Amino acid sequence: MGSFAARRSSPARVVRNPRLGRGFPFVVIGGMMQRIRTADARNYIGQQVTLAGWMHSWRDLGKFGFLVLRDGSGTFQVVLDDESEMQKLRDLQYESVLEVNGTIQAEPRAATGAEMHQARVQVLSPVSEPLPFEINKKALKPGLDVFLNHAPLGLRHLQKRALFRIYAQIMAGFRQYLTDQRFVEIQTPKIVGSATESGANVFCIDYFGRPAYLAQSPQFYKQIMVGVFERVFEVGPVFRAEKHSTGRHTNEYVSLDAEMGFIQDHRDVMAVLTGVVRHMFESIKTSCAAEVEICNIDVPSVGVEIPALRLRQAQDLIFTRYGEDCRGEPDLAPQHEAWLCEYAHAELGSELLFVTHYPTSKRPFYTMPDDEDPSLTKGFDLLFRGCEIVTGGQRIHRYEQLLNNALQAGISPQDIDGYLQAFKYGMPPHGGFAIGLERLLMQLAGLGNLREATLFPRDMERVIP
RNA sequence: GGGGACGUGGUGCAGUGGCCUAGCAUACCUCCCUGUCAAGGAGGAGACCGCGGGUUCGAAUCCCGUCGUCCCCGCCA
Repeated sequence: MGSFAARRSSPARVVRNPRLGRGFPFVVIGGMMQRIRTADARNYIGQQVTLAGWMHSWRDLGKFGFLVLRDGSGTFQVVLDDESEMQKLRDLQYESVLEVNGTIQAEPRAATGAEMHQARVQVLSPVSEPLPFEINKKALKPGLDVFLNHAPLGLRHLQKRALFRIYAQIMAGFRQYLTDQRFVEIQTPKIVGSATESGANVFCIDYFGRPAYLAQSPQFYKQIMVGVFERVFEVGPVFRAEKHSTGRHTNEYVSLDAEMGFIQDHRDVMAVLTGVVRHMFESIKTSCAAEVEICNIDVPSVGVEIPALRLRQAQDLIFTRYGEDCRGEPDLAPQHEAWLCEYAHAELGSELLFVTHYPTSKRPFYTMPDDEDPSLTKGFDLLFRGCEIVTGGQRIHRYEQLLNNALQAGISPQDIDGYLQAFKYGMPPHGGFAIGLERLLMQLAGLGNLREATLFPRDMERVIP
C-alpha cells in the first residue's frame, strides 16, 4: 500500500503543446510521454506521439504496410515501412494490443486525413489464436447465438460498440433531464423480502437460510421516496422469472424509473415522460451523431405532445381500420400494437403513441382508477414503432383505498408493511413510469431481438458470459 | 408452456436420394505487390454434413428419437 501511494505521488509534469493551446495537454510521467487517443491524433500533425490500442487490421503490402489501430475513441492508421517493425506484426492475430510511437503526418489518402509514420511498435499483449469471426468488417456476420457466446470479442465490433454507446447516452439523457427537473436519483435494494406486486414471477434466493427475492421492480421504493423527495428516479436492473421465450423479453433488464408527487392526474406524468423521451432522443442526435450514423439509426423527433388513445378507442380503430375485432379484450396483442403504431405514424405523424385507460383488472393494485369509470385506470403504456417500451400511470395515494385494493388483490398487508407505512403517514397524489432501456434501444435501432440491445443478456437458456 | 422452421470446415451460406472424392464467400497458413482502408493476385490446409437409431443397393438429402438454435404466440418493459 505504501509503495502504491509512493508511485502515485511520483512527479508528473503537465506540458502544454503551444500549437494546440489549452485543450491538448501532454502529460509526461517519469520521462515517458503518455499516449494520446486515436480520435485526437489528427490534431498532432508534425508531432511525435504514442498511440495504443488493438490491431484492428493489418495490410501487409510487402515493402510497407498499413496498421489500423483501434482504441476506445476510434481508429487511426499507422504506416509501417521498416522491415523489423513489420516483422513484429507478422506473427500476431488481430486484436493484439499494441503501443506505437511515431510522427503524425497530414495525408489526404488516409480516412482521417492523417496517419502515423516512422512508427516503432511495442507489443503489449499478443494474440496468437485466430478470431472465431471477423470483427473488423463493416457488418458482423455470426448469428445471435454464436455472437453471444463470444460477446467479449464481438462487442468490440465498431457497430456494436456504437450501439452500446447510444445505450449509455440514453441513460445519460434520462438522468440529465430529470435532474434538471428537480428529480433526485436513488438506488433501492435489489434483494427484497417479499414477493409482491403484479403477477410477474420472482426469483427466489437463499438469504442466510431464509427466502428472499430479486426485485422485479423498484416500484414500492420509488413511491416511498416520493414521500421524501417528491420527485425521484432510478436507473437499475430488474429481474423477471417468467419463462417467456420471445425476441422482446429477457429475465434481467434495466429499468429507467421515475416517480413524482403532487400531480393532477396521469397526464402530468405523461407530459414529463414526453419531455424525457424528447430529451433522450435529442441528446443522442447531438452527442452520438457518429454512432447514429454507424448504426444507421433514424432518431425520431418528438413533438410537443405524443398522441394518446384510450384502449377502447384503440380497439375500435383496429376494428375499423384492420378488421380484427379485439374490442372488449383487456389488453393489446403484439399485432395490435404494431397496427396502432402504423396508424399513428401514417395518420398522426408520430412514431410514438400513448394508450391509456387499461382496465383495472389488468393493472397492479396500486393503480389509480378512473374517476368516471372505476373499472378503468389512469394508467398508460407508451408504444414505439410497434412495441411497448414504457408503462406508467397515476398511483393511489390514500391509505384506506390502497389497503383495500391490496386485500382485494390477495396481498397480505403484513407483507407490504413498509410500503403501506408511507401511505399511513401521508402521501401526495403521485405517479410515475418505467422505461425498458433495452426495449427502447431495440426499437430505436430497429433490431429484431432484445438480446441484440443487451450487453450480456440473461434468458432462460443463458447466464454466461 | 403452445405452434413453426433450421442445424453442412472458425464464421456465414449453397447443395433436398446416386452427377458429393460435399461447393461458395470470408477467416487461417505460404508467397507476390509502394496507398490499403469490405484491398488485390497465386497457392495451401481445414467438415466423416448436431447426435443416436431406422428405411434403401445407395442418405448431408427420407423416417423416428434426442439435443441445440432461431421465429411466432401466451406474458410483459
